[in-house]
Amino acid sequence: MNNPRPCILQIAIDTPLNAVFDYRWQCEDDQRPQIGQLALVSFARREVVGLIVGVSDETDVPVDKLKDALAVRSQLSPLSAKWLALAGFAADYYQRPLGEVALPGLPKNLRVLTTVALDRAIKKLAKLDLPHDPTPANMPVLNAQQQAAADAIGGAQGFKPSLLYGVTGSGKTEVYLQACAQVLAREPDGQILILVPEINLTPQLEGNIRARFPGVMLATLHSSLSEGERMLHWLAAHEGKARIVLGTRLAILSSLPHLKLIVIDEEHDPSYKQQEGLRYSARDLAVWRAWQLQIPIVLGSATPSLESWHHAQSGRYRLLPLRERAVRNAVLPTVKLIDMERDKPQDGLTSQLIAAIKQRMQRGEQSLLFLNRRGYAPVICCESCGWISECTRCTSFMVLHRPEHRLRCHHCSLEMRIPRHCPTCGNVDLQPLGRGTQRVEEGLQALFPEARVLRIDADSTRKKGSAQEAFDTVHRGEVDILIGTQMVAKGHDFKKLTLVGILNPDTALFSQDYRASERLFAQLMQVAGRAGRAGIPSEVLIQTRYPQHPLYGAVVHHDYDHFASALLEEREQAALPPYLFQALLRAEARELAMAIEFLNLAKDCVEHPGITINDPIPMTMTRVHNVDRAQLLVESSSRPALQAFLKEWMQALCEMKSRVKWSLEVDPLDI
DNA sequence: AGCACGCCGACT
DNA sequence: GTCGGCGTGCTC
Repeated sequence: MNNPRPCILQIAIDTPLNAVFDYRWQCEDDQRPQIGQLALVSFARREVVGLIVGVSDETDVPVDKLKDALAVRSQLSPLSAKWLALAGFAADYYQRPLGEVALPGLPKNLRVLTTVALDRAIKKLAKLDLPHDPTPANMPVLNAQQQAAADAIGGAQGFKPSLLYGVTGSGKTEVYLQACAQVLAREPDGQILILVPEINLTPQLEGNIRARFPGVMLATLHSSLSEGERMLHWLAAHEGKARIVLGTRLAILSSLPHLKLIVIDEEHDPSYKQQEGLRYSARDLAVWRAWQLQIPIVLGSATPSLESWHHAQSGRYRLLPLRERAVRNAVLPTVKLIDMERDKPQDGLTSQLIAAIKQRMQRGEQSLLFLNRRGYAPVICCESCGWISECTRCTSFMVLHRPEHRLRCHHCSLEMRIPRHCPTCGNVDLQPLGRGTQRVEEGLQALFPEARVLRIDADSTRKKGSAQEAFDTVHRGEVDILIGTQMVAKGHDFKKLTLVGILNPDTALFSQDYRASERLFAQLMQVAGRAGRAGIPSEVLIQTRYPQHPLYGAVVHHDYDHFASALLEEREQAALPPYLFQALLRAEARELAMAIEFLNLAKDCVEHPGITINDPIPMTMTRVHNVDRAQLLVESSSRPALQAFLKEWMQALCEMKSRVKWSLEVDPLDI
């Protein structure tokens, strides 16, 4: 018989403070809470849910500060030691406190729900049943390369990263599905995690999985679920009921007690990297998770990231190439370059592109024009005095949105009416400069009055569900010409689409950002892949002023291999990632000088042998929403050395107690 | 990060 | 006379 006596719970809380907080908890000795359980506590005058990371008899915290925990969520089975280690790794690697990594990934309802409501959710999960008629859809026969890849992935034991490399139409999805089938058959309660860049863009994948594995519970995890759904799906994964979890990057931190295989589709996609708050790479964490559990992981792409390609070249990843066409009727589109110096565009469209569109119209086929710039024109200017529509709060221009009759800053959302005359000289002739999707739409409608033109971009799809509706319209064949931003580049296969026109890709060629060309290549290949899905020969026309540029040559020949090898060589020569590891310290303040001053202090506050710290520089877009930003790039050829330095540096930076707001990003993508 | 306390300007 | 601006200080 034990008497109730207090124990001490060490609790991680979602706060930027790098510490674990101790709380008293009254319980019988044999009823002590377990590590990995959640507890409700009062913290800084508010009630929050924290994660128990230790249970002990002692604490250094003085009694007058020590509080009692309010409740322990005992109806939920504890998060496993493996999961805690994953969160711990991410916290260390990205230099953030554990609580800030571990807690935001949990469903909100788990944190705010009353115990009654939590019980109800758990009961609802228990009642959740699978359809009674589990007749799996037919498994298509794989070609030899697909079969070899599926066997290599599905049959792998231990930590085996594979890079599944195949162009659009080479049947990567089928390889994933059959590898999954093998793992599900072999592991009686094994779970599989499938990550995709954006779930809304791959609705067919969810359908495919359900059709193929009707006897298996599938849970989806992504940001557009309602809180109730997210809770249910998260629980299904946590309790081991869901055997396949399909999700976006946030799903990498889901609890999967029987995880046996990880699939990362379109592994090169930048959306695997979170760009605010904890800036983690879901792809990199997935590889670590697979290593931790000693399970296979497959990274799939037609245009792998240079990091992954490098690993495949060095033998760290196994390269599984799919060079044959597997999808029925899939033909690679012919890619042609249109020299804009010779064929001067009108309304942004060259005569060759116009002719090609006309031809598609006559044949009843669809055309897609890709322009990664929304709005009517990126800027308006005064022809007599040279005034241009700059944003008053940012280092950027106010974009003309003509249908809405507004000028709008895409960085701080400042909006205003279009001025009737120039604010500085009064001239009434304000001209739009350059063109965005709205202006191209207008031009197309004028050129092809009989055509059904549809624009798809962030502006035309503001309302919830309107994007889906727009895509459905295209699928039903009710559109002749589609004009869109990168929204239209991914996922959707339009059966009648046989022409892709790419309007203004050149800016990325000469960008300061050395990753711009890698991204452009991937984007061009991806948008090119929208055409030619139904066996009709199709064309991709790229309008450029630099038809000789090797990047376009590689796109024309669908030649990722050589392009990637050349880029890797350049990166090695220039000592850039993946041959170098980086971190970025960002600072923001009302005055640029303050941010720079802070970074200069930061630069010298810790010894740093083997680490290069560059000079602070203002960010390319220096001012956003009236805040000036600057950054400091830190580099090392050794990841462990960089990690060790960052840890020490973070501590020193915190002790500086500067009024300047700052943040550290490990493995930054945009510099 | 939140959230409170705390000390100086324009209004019902 | 108050409402409220955001500086700074703390969170087991």
